[in-house]
Amino acid sequence: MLDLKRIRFETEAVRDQLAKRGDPEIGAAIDALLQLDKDRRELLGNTEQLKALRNEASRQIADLKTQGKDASAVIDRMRDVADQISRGDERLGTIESEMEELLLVVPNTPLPEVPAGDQSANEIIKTWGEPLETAEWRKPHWELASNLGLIDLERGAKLSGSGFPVYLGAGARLARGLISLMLDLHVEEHGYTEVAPPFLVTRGTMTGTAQLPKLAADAYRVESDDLWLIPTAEVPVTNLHAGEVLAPGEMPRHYVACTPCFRREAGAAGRETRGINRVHQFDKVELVRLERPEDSAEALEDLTRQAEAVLQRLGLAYRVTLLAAGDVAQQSAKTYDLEVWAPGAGRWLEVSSCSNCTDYQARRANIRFRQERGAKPEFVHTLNGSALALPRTMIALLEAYQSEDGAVDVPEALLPFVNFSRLEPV
RNA sequence: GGAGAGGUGGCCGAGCGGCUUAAGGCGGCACCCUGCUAAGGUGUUGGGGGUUUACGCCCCUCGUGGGUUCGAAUCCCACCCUCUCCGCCA
Repeated sequence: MLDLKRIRFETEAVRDQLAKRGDPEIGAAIDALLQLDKDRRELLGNTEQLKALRNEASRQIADLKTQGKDASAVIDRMRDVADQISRGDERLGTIESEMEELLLVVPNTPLPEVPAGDQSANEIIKTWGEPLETAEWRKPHWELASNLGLIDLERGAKLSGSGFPVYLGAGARLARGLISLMLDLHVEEHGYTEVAPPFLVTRGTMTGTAQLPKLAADAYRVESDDLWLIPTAEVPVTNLHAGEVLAPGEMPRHYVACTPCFRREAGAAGRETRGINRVHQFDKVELVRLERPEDSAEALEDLTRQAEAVLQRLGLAYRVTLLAAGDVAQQSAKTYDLEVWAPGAGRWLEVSSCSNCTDYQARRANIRFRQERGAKPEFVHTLNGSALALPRTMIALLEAYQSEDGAVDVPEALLPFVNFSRLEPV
């Protein structure tokens, strides 16, 4: 959430920044917040005065009773005050929960360099590698996966419905190999700490990273326990330090986790769902960082490079896009997408989204740190990025490394992690 | 899932309706004393919010949320977590 004081004191700047997202409802929410904030402070002043009076009277009553004197006159007077206090507290509670509701849906302010507008204003800022030309003989991944016996969509659908692929034999090994390659790279070369977090989390955890309340319809929920299946490792890993104040020596934190990601993808059926491009459960290696505010801008560049390193290792052509404000997730202030070239289907696939969430999630999840011992706690900046999403990486790999005879070669970087160097049609 | 015990300030730990605006200890910080070190003395020391040009003042915070009361760390209710035992189980 945004800092209420920032909304109060830098109102116009906040409005201008949010306007870049192009959502007219945000301005109305800011108006409502400002009014509620004003009401709240007025009411709070009165109620706190009454509480000060009550505290004073309590001391008097205690003194009188200790001296064995009669305190009933004071007690009678305080009955009315107590009544006023509870009415004031009740109204404050109402106002505060309305404010909370608004603050939970007002998105993060985009950074200055983020272009205004919707998806069409996204800027491609870099392309790496030579995108292979499409050709008649190049097959899309769903044909390759089927021909090579790597994935069984029908049996997955039998078990769980469409969008739950089963990886078999070499397909499962390929997935596991890719995961190992990525985790090892980030742990051993990029210095991240590996985390194996829970896949079910509480409502509070989902709220901390801003998947709730807005995106509730996209998440799976276990109703009996009000636990939610994580849509990304960003959720449990960013919340690892929720409610904590990190000591100077504990910053920054760099975590990597591979988890399944569960997404209902409501309304996404049909387009681009063929094969494993858009599924309800997939594995993803995620990088999460907690940084000092002054370091977060450079940290996003660094994190994005680390995600790119995976694609470079695999020799897959990709491009980097700076997302326009209207295309950036609620919690993010700036996002780069990595899109890998899939020459079989002839399209760019989003395999990574790298975001600087500045202090937006840290405020929600209350993640703070001290610059030095004894200093006031400040909110950390949180960052996250996929490195990478498994299915689409596999799609690009299969489509890029196929040859005319229908076989697929294993990229050299992956050889140490699998027990085959070439996949042949079965 | 059942039974029991417990969750207090950075840590340990007392408190079990108003002399607690949380004792005492440890740790941290500042100063004093001691020719170094150790020991000792005095003071200070959490977080959030409101208000103020400022100094400051005020409110909230004893797992969380409700309730009783003029007044709750203390009493009542619900929930969460930790520990012990039992049951079940990879």
